[in-house]
Amino acid sequence: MAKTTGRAHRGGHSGVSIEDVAAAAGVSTATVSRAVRGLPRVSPATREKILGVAEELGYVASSSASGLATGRTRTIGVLAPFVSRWFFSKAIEGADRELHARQYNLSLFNLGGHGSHRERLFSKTMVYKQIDALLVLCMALTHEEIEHLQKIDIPLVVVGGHVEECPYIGIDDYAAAAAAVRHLIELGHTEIALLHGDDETDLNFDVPRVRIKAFQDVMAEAGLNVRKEWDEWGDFTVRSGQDAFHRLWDRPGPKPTAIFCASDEMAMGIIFEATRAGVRIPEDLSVIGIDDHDFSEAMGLTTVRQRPDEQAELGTKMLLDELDGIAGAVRSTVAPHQLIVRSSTGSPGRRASPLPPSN
Amino acid sequence: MAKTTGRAHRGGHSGVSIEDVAAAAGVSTATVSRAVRGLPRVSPATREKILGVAEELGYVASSSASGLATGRTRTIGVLAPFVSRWFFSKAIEGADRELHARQYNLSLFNLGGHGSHRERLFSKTMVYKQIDALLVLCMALTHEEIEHLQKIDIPLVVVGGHVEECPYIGIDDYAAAAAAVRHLIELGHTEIALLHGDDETDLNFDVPRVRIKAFQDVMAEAGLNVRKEWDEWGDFTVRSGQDAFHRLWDRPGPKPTAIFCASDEMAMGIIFEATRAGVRIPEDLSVIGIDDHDFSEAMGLTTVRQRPDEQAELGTKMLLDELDGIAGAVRSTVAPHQLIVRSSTGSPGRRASPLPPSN
DNA sequence: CTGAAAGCGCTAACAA
DNA sequence: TTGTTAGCGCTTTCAG
Repeated sequence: MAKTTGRAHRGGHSGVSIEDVAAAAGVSTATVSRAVRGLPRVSPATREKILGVAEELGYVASSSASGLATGRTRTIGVLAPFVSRWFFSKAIEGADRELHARQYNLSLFNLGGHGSHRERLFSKTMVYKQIDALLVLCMALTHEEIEHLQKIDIPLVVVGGHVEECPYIGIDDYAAAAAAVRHLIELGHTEIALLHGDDETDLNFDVPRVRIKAFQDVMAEAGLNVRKEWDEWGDFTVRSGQDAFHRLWDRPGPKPTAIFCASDEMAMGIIFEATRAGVRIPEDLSVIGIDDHDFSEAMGLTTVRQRPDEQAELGTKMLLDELDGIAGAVRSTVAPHQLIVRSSTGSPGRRASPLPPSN
Repeated sequence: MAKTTGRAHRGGHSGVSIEDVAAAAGVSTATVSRAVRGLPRVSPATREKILGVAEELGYVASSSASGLATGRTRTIGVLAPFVSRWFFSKAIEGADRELHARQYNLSLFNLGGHGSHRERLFSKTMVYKQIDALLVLCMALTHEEIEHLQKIDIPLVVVGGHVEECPYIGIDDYAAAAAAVRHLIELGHTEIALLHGDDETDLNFDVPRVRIKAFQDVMAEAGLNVRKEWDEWGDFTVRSGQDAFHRLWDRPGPKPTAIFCASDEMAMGIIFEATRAGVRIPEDLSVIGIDDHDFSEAMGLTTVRQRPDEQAELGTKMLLDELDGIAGAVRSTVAPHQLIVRSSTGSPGRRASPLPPSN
């Protein structure tokens, strides 16, 4: 241990300090510092010796101390509204990959589910001075929050949704939604319902809006009628898809032959309830989603794939590059999407068949 | 800003320091420190004044500095093998709830998917001196890793699985599995297959083993025959459930009337493929899982519920209590489980009916 | 109740 | 190539 006196009264954290290593190796702390960080200006012999001693003593630099000295924490923050929903957990994994590879730590800030909407406003305190950069995952943010973020003046990027004035990475939501709707139309559907995501008014988040717009535009383009009664909404969960199905079906009047869902989870909700109600997929109802959730392949759900993990990985890379001094590394980028046709969509033709094929 | 000279050359992090606040409030840094942390020995008047100034200046204490001074980071680490699987993402959410409530940060260490098995061995470096305590999520750990962890001499608890010599929180896996199998037996099933989890030999992780043992014991107890060909395994994913179904069905010989799956995701895989193959659930095949995954209710999957979020929340609370000086706060605890009967299980009776009811 | 001052462990000029 | 030395910003005795 070091020689100072003031140590004993502190919180008993054991731990070998750089001084211990320096002493044991017969060099100065400065040299140890260079050696362990792999910096130049250390002779091979000295370096080897120091590394040996460090290893032996089990030395690990204190992140607080080096953080204080350098002004960097080597930690990046990830802000998410949920962690257990598909998009977010995948994105976190992606961010982690890049972070791990570059020896950074990941600090997770989960804004969802904590108290009131008001209180969730991340007290600057939360992230301030604790992270070197921030990755925001597809959050609906208030203007106030955006301002806060920008004041914190650290590299920042948002993944999975536009937030005004912030660089973002995500798919072209308009094009993705349009591709889904076109697929349905090409199959011959004309009676198409829409299950869109929450609007979250006043929360600066336009992913739902953009997808709705795409739906309307493509329908109009094709000269198809958009029925108001078939305009349903959900919150991206399976549950909300189930509820939407019932609102659609437990009501008199004609039924759509296809439904475009703004997320796979909602599409699954539709499929579960449809099946339960004896509505066959895709004979009676074609269902398409967006995402390509882990379960979608198993369920045969046709969808427009996106890769949140890759989006987050890229965003993280940009952040880290920026921190490495590459100015302009962080820039808005459009991520790819791809239509994946499976068995939940088909032509509306067989619909009226009185008896199902022996299936 | 402060007055020192050595500042300019550092990494341009702006930021108001405690000295700035002290100066602006006309008090010493010691007093500011007490005031902002809500410690006693500050007159109400002074405190108010300081808080006002701090607010105005946007002061936030540097975590590195206070970490260095106190030896605490106010961060706890969460070690997980995956983040996007149900159990883990739920557990992370649970841990976060408690952490957030107590003003701690959550540092996520994702061991899965990173390079080779060897390399994944968490270099002590990774967590050492960066966190005050560690929550390990249901990890299969090598002996070496366990040793490492114990050397790091910080509060530690594992959630969701036994790890020898470590305090753990989780359901009684034996009882939970037994409850599932008994449910099947009570329904009248005698031909029961098992889809268990990976063994991960040599990784100190016995959840799969325990569940297998329970299955065998209960079957024996009931005088039922356990067929070797009906002993399947998977890795807890939907995909592996699908594969298992095919191994079971694409083979000549009698078929089971029920299957006990060690996880809901695997059970879902079975259901998806069974449905696709025309095997009706539960008329032809009853399926039961363990977990109560988010999708289980929607799918009508009978299961034994557990709440990873609550387990992790409790584990985190113990860790934090321990850090608060409550010695012995961390102790192994059995979490509750509960059989949830839905529509994927039923009596094997109708099995031989030549024609399905108009369903 | 308040302030002075000595560190916490590490880094980064600057000298040597 | 290596060491000296001044901090980084905050906490915590200890005195007053």
